Amino acid sequence: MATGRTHRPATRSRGIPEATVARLPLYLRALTALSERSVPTVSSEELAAAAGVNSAKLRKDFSYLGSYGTRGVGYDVEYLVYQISRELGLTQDWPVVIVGIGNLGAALANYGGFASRGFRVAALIDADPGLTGKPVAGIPVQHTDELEKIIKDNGVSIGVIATPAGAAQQVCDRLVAAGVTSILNFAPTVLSVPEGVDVRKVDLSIELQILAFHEQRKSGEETPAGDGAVPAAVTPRDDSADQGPDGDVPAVMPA
Amino acid sequence: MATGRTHRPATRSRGIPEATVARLPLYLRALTALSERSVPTVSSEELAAAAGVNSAKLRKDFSYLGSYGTRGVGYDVEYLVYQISRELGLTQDWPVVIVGIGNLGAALANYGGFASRGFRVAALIDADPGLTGKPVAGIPVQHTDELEKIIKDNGVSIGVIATPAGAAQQVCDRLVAAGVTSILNFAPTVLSVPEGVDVRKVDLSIELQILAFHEQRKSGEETPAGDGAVPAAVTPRDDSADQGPDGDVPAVMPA
DNA sequence: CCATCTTTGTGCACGCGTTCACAAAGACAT
DNA sequence: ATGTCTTTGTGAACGCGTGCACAAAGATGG
Ligand SMILES: NC(=O)c1ccc[n+]([C@@H]2O[C@H](COP(=O)([O-])OP(=O)(O)OC[C@H]3O[C@@H](n4cnc5c(N)ncnc54)[C@H](O)[C@@H]3O)[C@@H](O)[C@H]2O)c1
Ligand SMILES: NC(=O)c1ccc[n+]([C@@H]2O[C@H](COP(=O)([O-])OP(=O)(O)OC[C@H]3O[C@@H](n4cnc5c(N)ncnc54)[C@H](O)[C@@H]3O)[C@@H](O)[C@H]2O)c1
Repeated sequence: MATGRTHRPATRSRGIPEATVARLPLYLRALTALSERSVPTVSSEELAAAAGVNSAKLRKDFSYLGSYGTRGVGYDVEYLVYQISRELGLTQDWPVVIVGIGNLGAALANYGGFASRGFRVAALIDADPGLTGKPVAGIPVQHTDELEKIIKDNGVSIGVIATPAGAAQQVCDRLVAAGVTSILNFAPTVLSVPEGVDVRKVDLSIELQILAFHEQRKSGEETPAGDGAVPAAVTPRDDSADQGPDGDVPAVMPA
Repeated sequence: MATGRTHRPATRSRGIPEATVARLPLYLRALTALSERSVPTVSSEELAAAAGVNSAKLRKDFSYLGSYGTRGVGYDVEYLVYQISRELGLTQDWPVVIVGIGNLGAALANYGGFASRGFRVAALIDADPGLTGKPVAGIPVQHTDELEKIIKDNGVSIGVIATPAGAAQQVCDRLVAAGVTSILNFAPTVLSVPEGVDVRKVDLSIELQILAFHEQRKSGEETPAGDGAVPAAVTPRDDSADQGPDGDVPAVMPA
C-alpha cells in the first residue's frame, strides 16, 4: 500500500462493486462447506479454487468487505461466514412470496435451498381458483385476490414471479404497489418497474441460446449455406465470410 | 465511416463481444413479437425500449453482427430475426438431454419454451430406477446407465443438469466424456470441466442473496447492532461504522 | 530477538463494455 | 435536383472489473 497512512480507503464509502456482491454467495457456499468440515482457516488460494475464481480477485473482494485475514495464515472460516452473511443481509429473515404455482412455481416451492439461508416462503399465490387451498410443499396456495393483504401482513419485500409471460407485468405491478421492492422474474419478459425496485431475471431460454451460439462456433460454423428462405432483406449482405473455428471460447460467466 | 473506405471493420474477425451475445436473445424475443404483429420495420429506439436496453448499445450490438439497418427508416424486422437466429445457431436443431428428473427437471421437461427455438428434448435421464420408463411430459425417463449411449446416438452436445449438488460433478464428467460440450447447470456447485466445454449456471439461491443485499441497503442498513454471537474473530474489527443509507442503490443489472 | 517463510492487501496497467454525441446516409417532399 | 428530416453507425472518452506482481504483515523456528 505504499504510504503507510492510507488505511481508511478500505470499508470506505461502503461501495461494494456489483461484481463482488454477485460472488459473495459463492464464497459463502464454499466457506459453509469448510465450516461443516470444521476447517478453522483457509488461504485465499484454497478458497478461490473452491469457489472457482482467481485468488487475487477473491482477496480484492474481501478487501471491500473490510474483512481481515491474517498474513501468513489465511482467513478465519467462521468469522468470514459471519461477515459475509451479515453483508448480504442473511442474518435476518426474508419472507418471500411465489406467484404462479405451475410447474416451475411448484418446483421452487419444494426447493429446500430456500429456507437454508434466511429465505422463508411466506405464501404461494395463484390466479387459478382450482388451486386455491391446495397445499404445495405443505403450504396452501392462496388466491391472487389476497395478494396485497398477504404482502402487507407478512412484510414481504421479495417476490418471485413464475406466471406465464403475459401475466408477469401485471403481477409485477401489483407486487410493487403492495410494497415489494425486489423481484426475481422467471417469466420471459422485460419487466418495467419504478426507480428503487430491483429486478433480476432467470431465463432458461436465453441461457440455452448463449450456449448454442458457442456450440455453433465450436463445430466449425458449418452453416449449410444452402439454407433457403431468407426473408426479403432490405440490404442484401454477403455472409460468405465464414472463418474457421478460432477456439478461444471465453467459457463460464458469472450469473 | 468517416473515411468512406473503412467499410470492412464491421463483420471483422467475427469477434462478437460476449456481452452482445447475451443480449441477442433479448432482441430476438422482442423482434419475434413485432414479427407476429406484422410490423415491417423498427427503429433502434423502439426496439431498445422493448428489449429494455440503451439504443446506442443496441446499434453497436447490431454493428458487430454486420447487420444493416436503413438510415432514416430503421431495421427490417424479418431480416433481423433471421440474422440473429442464424448468428445464435438457432437455424439448426439442438437436441438436449435433461439429467435429474425431480421437481425442477420435470418442470423443465414440461416447459414449452424449449421447443420454440430449435431446442428439442432428446431424452430425460435419472438414476432412480423407480422413474425409469415413466413418462414425463410425454417422454419416458431413461436410466443413467444409458447416458453415454443416448448422447452418442442422438448427437447431443448440450446437457442440462438438475440433479442434487452432490451428483452434479459426476454427472457432468460423464456427459463431457460422452461428448457434451455445453452444460447448463442448476445444481448449486462449481463444476470443473476441461478446456473447450462451456458451463452456464442458474442459481436461484445466489439470485435471492443478491436481492437480499440490495434490499438490506434500501431499508437503511438498520442492523440490530445488538446481534450477539460473533464467532471468535482472529482480528477484531470495529464494525460500528454503519453509515446512514446513502440511497445510491445501483439497481437492476442484466442477467 | 532475529531470520525466514507464508500469505495477505493493493497499486497499477490493461481490456472490455457502456454511453455520448455527431457526421454521414438515405428517405421523402417539393 | 435539391433541401430537409430522420435514424443509423461509430469514434472517442470514460468507468468498471480483472489479474499481475510485490511490499508489508505477521507467523514460526532457532
Ligand atoms: N417450467 C420451466 O422450466 C420454465 C423454465 C423457464 C421459464 N419458465 C417460465 O416460468 C413461467 C411459469 O412456467 P410454468 O411451466 O410453471 O407454467 P405453468 O403454466 O405450469 O404455470 C403458470 C401458473 O401461473 C398461474 N397464473 C397465471 N396467471 C396468473 C396471474 N395473473 N396471477 C397469478 N398466477 C397466475 C397459472 O394458474 C399457473 O398455475 C412461464 O413464464 C415460463 O415461461 C418456466
Ligand atoms: N427445485 C428448485 O426450484 C430448484 C431451484 C434451484 C436449484 N435447484 C437445484 O436443482 C437440483 C434439482 O432440484 P430438485 O428440486 O429437482 O431435486 P429433486 O430431489 O426433486 O430431484 C433430483 C433428481 O435427481 C435424480 N438424481 C440423483 N442423483 C442422480 C444421478 N447421479 N444421476 C441422475 N439423476 C440423479 C434423483 O433421482 C431425483 O429425481 C438440485 O441441485 C437443487 O439444488 C432446484
